[in-house]
Formats: sequence, C-alpha cells, structure tokens
Amino acid sequence: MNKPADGTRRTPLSRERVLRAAVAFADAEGTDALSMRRLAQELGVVPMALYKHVANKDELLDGMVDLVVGEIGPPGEGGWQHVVRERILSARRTLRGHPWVARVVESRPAPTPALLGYLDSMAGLFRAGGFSVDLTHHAMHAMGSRLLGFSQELFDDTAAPPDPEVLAQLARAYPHIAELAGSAEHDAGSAVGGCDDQAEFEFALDLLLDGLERLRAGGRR
Amino acid sequence: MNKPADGTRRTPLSRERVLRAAVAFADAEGTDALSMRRLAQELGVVPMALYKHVANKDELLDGMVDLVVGEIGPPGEGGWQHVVRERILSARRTLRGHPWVARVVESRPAPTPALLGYLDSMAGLFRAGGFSVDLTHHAMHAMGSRLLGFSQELFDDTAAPPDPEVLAQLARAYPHIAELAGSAEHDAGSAVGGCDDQAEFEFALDLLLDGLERLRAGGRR
DNA sequence: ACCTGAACACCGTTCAAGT
DNA sequence: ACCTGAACACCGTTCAAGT
Repeated sequence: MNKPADGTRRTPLSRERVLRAAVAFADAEGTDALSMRRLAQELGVVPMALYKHVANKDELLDGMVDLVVGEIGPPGEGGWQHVVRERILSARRTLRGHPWVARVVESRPAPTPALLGYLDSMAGLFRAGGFSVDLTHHAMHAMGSRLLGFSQELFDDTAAPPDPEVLAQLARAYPHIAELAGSAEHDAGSAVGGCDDQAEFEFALDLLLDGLERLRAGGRR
Repeated sequence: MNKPADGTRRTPLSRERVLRAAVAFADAEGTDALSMRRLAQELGVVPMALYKHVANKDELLDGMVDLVVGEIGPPGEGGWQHVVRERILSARRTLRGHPWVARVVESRPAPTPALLGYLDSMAGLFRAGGFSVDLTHHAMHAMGSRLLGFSQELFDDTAAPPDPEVLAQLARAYPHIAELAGSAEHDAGSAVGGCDDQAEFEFALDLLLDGLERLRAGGRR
C-alpha cells in the first residue's frame, strides 16, 4: 500500500502533510465526515500510519486549528480601534474558507499555541491603545469568539427556506421574526430569509468597539 | 426486558420520558457520552425501543433543547433595556445546569419551536421598546447566542491550570495574556486563572444594550 | 401488528503478529 | 526495529425473523 503499482515511493507522510490533508478534507466535507480512517484512505495509507504523526484525533483537531489560525496575518498600523477592527476582519477572511474552525475551537478544552499567540497579540493591541489591564481583560471577554471573526449566531440560517405553506404557518406562529425576515435588510442579502452576514458582523463589531472606546476615553480602570 | 423480575410492568416509555432521561444524562455525563444505546440502557430498554418516540438522534437532540429552552420564564415588566436584560439573565440561569445546550444549539441546522418562540418574544420586546424593524433585526444578530445567555468564550477556561513551571513558560511566551491572568479581576473570581464568568457576561451584555439604546434614542432607522 | 435480536457499516484505538 | 492486519469496544440505524 505504500508502494503504488508503478513502483515509485509515495511522498512520505509527515505531520504537516497529515494536517494539510485533514484541513482540505474538512473544508470539502465538513468535520462530521472527517475520521481517522477516511483521512488515512485519502492519503493512501493504512489508518494506523497516522498515529505516528498525531497522538490521537484530538491532537489532529488541535493541529488543524493551529495550522489555520497561524495563517492570520500580523496587525497593521494606526489607532487602536482601526487596527483591532481590521485585524478581526482579516481573521474572518482567513477563516472564511474553513467554516468548521468555529465549532472545533469551541469544542476543545485548551487553546492551541497559534491561538494563544493571536490572543496575546490582540491583548497587546488594546494595551498599546491605552487600555488598562482590567479594561483589556473585560474587552477580551466581551469580544469572545468575535476576536476570530466568528458570527456567534444561534443557528445557521443559510439553509434553504421551506416551502411557502410552511413558511406562512411559521409567520403566523412567530410574527415578530416574520417581520424581521421581511425587512429590506434581508432582501439585500440574498434570497428571502438570507441575511448579509458580513454587514451584521460589522454592525455588532462596531457596537462593541465604540462602547469600549467610550469606556477607555472615560478613563475606566 | 420490559418485565422486571418481580413481574410488575415498568412505567411505559413516552417521548417526554425519553427526553427527560436524555437531559438528565447529558447534565450528568455530557453529550459526548450520550448515545442511543447508553440512553436505552439507562431506561432499562432495548435500543430500538427509543426509535418509536424519536425518529433518530438528531430529533432527540432537538427535543432535548426544546425541553430546556421551554423552561425559560416569560419576560417581566418595565423599560425595554431592563426587561431584555433580566430575561437574558433568566435564560442564563435556566440553562446554567445544562452546559451542553450551547454546543447542541449551535450544531443544529434549524431552531426548535421553543427556541423560535423565545426569539420571537425577544424580538417583540425590542419592537415594544421603540426599536424600528431594521434596528431590531440588527440587535438580534448583534446579540446572537448571547440572547440565551451563552458566554461566547473561545474556549473553556474553567479547566485546572497546569503546573507552575509550564505556567511560567507560558507567561514568557504570551506576556499580555499573563498580564491579564495576573489582574485583580481574576483573583476575585476563584483560583489563579479563573474568571468571574457572570461578571464578564454582564459587562459584555451591558456594553451591547447601552450601545443599542444609544442607537434607538438617536432615531437610527 | 408489534417487538426486538442480529446485522450492517461504520468509529477511535490497542496490540500482537509478521517482516 | 518497524509496520500493519486483526481485534476490541464501541456507534446509529436497518431489517428480517419471531411472537
């Protein structure tokens, strides 16, 4: 299995190659479909061969997160609010093609090195911008997973809406939500029911950053 | 298996009983440990018996969420900001004993009826408080999963800190995070490294609600 | 008609046997 | 010493056989 029919050796496995293949697989098929066995198959390798490069599946997931988070670029220059805002939007762009990262990060008990590095850098941006240690602490918690550009929605509303009859029934049962779904903002996004995720993300982001700037300027400890 | 040794019939299975047992099991052992087979065993029943009350595991999870979310009390009375704030804190208290709800809700593609009802009610509170349809829409997205009282942290920092040597090494690698971990706010919570989750949640909540009130008062469409 | 044991197609991971 | 096939202890769910 290690030697293809033509006799040439396959490119040997490495931790890097395993992680890259896992990321590509998760991008294409989602993390639910990702199993050690499927991944091994994808790499043309016996399942047990993976265990020489990752201790177990949890370490595989950590490695995948670390790989992707490590690709987020460094911060730019300017006032703290501009720099923080742009860095977060940059992280969001980096993670855009890897929608599984949010769920995996939030399901892991401890942060990976790349994630710690990113968070440390973000905390440094607040401090450099004149935030006290305590306010920086509050700011980091208040931003939470939004620091990585996660939307923090309660559910994935990108799914196709059900047929009109069911929709009408839902509108009757949940009038206020129906009212929101019918608003102009929604139609701008895509089909009925779809929202402009990016606009909503930036709205919430600015709400938080503006609030934090007010506290900073007010000299809150 | 349906008849115990003493010949008395077991209390018959019902959807309600299945869901309550599943919630209790998840509370005690977590959703990772929850399987159809383990749950059946817990109920003294053959695995297939569950499938008469729930179509599959996804429907079981939806039912569990619905059961718990349905226990959130109705809103109180007063100004919009007070009512919204108290309702969210009430939801947070209700979900406090069911830490698995956050992950399950966010992993399901569609909201359950009880969740839709709760969200509809929350949207109604904004509208009644003088929010335009569009601002209500933005507000709902900006709050996101915080509407249910979820902390939205990037990882679970309640885990025990590692030994002092590793900690010192981490502090050197991530100086800004070390600075935050050493702040007085942290020590107030619990042991070193632990935070006062509730205080941080309320800080972020008020940051958002104050920002929204400013927009509402400013007459933003 | 109802119930359920066995079976199917999977998992992550261990371990001993083979080279 | 290295590699790996078989095995172990699980999954969710189907299905046919038994009552």
